[in-house]
Amino acid sequence: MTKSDCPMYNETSCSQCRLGKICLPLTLNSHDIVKLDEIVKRGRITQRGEHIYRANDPFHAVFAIRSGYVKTYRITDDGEEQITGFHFPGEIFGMDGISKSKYTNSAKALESTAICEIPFARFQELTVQLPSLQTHFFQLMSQEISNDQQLITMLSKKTAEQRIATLLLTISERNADRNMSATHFRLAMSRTDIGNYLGLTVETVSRILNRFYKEGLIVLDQKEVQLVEMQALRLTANLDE
Amino acid sequence: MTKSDCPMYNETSCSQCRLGKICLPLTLNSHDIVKLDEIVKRGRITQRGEHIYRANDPFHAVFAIRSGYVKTYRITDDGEEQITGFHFPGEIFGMDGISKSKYTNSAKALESTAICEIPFARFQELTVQLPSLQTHFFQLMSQEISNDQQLITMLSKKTAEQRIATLLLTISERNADRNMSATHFRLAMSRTDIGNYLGLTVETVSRILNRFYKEGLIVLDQKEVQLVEMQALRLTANLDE
DNA sequence: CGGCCGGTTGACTAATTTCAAGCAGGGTGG
DNA sequence: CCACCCTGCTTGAAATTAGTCAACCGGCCG
Repeated sequence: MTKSDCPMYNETSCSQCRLGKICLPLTLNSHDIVKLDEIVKRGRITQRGEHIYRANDPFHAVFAIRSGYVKTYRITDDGEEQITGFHFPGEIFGMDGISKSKYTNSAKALESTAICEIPFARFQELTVQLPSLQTHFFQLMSQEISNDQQLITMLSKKTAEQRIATLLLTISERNADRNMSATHFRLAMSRTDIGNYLGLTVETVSRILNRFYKEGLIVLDQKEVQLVEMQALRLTANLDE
Repeated sequence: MTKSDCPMYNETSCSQCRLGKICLPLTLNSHDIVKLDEIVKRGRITQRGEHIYRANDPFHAVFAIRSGYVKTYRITDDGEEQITGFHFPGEIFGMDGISKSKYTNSAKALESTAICEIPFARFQELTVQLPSLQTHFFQLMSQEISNDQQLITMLSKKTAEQRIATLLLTISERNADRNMSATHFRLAMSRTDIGNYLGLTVETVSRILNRFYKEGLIVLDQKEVQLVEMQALRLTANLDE
């Protein structure tokens, strides 16, 4: 029986969760973490393709990923989907809902995913007692702003090749942060999702990934990717040739 | 002597500031506003082209605009400017700096601009006493996330025409919120800035604005714009033809 | 077995960029 | 005071990137 088969696996408390350093403030002492633990609803499993919330649902909580991958997306004026983020284990999402008391994005699991739910009202009460928790949450939101602005820059200035190289390298970094391989991983999202996120068509994504493969920058087998020439990829990502 | 010539004009306290409803929480009672007033450094004038802060400056404050216009921008990997937002009177900016304790954007005045500075450390202390202030600030940051994601959607999916029509309508709305004309206004930013923000070249911006003019959708005289066919503009913004 | 979905590949098309030139206004120095 | 220059803006023609359309493949599901 592997770790993830254990029925208790997804019930791990925050203080024991391996992802703590990513998802929780480093500054919380163990006593404070217990308080947070008490309000977190832990480890609900969401199946691939299921929603965690939908746009216009009343905002009530933010969410942390224990395992698995999630995409968040908005619906454009003319009814199309625009993916605004892919979310990795240990990351928090759902903060877009705060300002209007309802979510502006929808969130969908890219694979079977374990989610911790953090009810926002209770969380906010807690921040009054724990100022460092408030600081951490401000930082999380600010981080989200920074991420979004990085995507803005990418969409505004980079070529298709640069966008795809950048995405691969970003995933690589985020994996490394989680002590997973920085060079060999499985893409949780479809080609269509990648194109949608990067403002490209599926065809373009397919062509460029295969070009990278033919050029020896990466090895590609379905969703499995191996980054072979990291330096060349970095060059491609920033400056092209 | 007009209002704005008065040397005290830019020293108006928060409680008296006409922009209060936009920049401050509606929920603060007058007693609480006084507390906020005490920490705000009011009405510094920044001249056109001057910076309020630069990327990598240590983060110490967020800023509110009393009058005038500000653009915020990042520097891309290859040293180019990417404008991430235009900011109007009553708006708060500088929140991107929180997560890394330094600003990730630079902020520059588009014209002579009066700025209120809100030192963040003192502000955060205050939020402990005034939970509604904390709520308001969460909302402001969440709003910023929403705005950025709207721009992402625009850059990812909209044509040049749609982007420009959308920008004009957005400015129109923001003016209306400030009891200014929704149909007749002066663009604070250059054509180059517009192009940069929307992910287009100056030439494209120029061509399309003039096309709108020839089609009778707008009247255009330098930076002065008049929106003539609002409905047609709305159609153009969303669906094109 | 048939159909559907996700992905790939090719040929053609169209949107926007690039390059180049010119124009008007504002400010500066001779 | 005028010539000059610089910047911001405009306009045209050519070049290029990514999109569109269409066909095809393989795996999976009912």
